[in-house]
Amino acid sequence: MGCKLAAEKPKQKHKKGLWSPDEDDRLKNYIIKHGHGCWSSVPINAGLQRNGKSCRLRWINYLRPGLKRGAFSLEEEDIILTLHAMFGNKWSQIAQQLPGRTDNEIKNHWHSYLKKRVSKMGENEGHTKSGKTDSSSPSLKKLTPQNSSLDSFEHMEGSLADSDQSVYPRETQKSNLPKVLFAEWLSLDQFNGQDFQNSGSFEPCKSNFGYNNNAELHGIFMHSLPMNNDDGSSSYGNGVNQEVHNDIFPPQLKFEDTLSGNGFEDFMSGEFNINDDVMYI
DNA sequence: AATGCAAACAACCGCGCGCGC
DNA sequence: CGCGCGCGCGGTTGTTTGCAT
Repeated sequence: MGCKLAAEKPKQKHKKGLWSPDEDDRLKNYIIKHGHGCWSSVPINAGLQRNGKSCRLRWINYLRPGLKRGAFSLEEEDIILTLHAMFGNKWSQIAQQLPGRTDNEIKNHWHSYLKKRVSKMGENEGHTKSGKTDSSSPSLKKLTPQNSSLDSFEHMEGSLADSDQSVYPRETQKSNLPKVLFAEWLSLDQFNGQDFQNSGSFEPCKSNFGYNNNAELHGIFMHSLPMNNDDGSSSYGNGVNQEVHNDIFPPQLKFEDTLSGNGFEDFMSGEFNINDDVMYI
């Protein structure tokens, strides 16, 4: 897997720490135009003083299209808990079953919240014999090692939008609508451009954006939700200094027929309408 | 209002694997 | 076949944010 450019790359000091919006722009624009190809050459070609590894991480975790933002839903947490019980700390495997979530995000959520939740559950079980555990949750009932294929997850995700959030007055419900970064920065021109429209299949996107599989994006689109912030802006990155506004990143995607329709297929075939600031499929 | 602490999040680091030479 | 390199993964650390005092 050698990379020709790697031998030519000049030794330079790589910047560390948080990414600035400008750096994000550079990376994002470069990958949109050229694809990532060899990661070690990306920072050189994109004019970034980062190493390839850092670029890759930034892309995969924050800039990649289709990422969800916001708190984990209870269903997602249940999936994580179940899969963690099955796979252990195989975050990438767990992430594969949670479209729009990254292994890093899941890992962080596990360490900061779910781990405690599990240990608490363990304690409760120790104290009360018939202790109520998460195994009573609908998703866990459905998810067993026998039926834990991607298909079964897609069915589970169907119930995401239906879950009664008021039943779970938890921190994670503060912002229970996952956001889709895709439309936040990908302009309509880019939608209508060669990457998507001329292909008739998703393969070019796969190569350009580094998706693992089509099912992943399909899943994302199938339960994507609008992602406006209250103030009319869109969240971006860690929200600290990376807020962007709708005048920069025009129309949002809105999948009216979220779960049962052909949102994704229509999108890929170009059969969508633009109405005001929202793109309907 | 200032300070301290904990939680949440972002990013770095090290290691192992696979591929090309 | 061995070596070097890039990539992906998981663990860990650093930074920021929110809340309590």
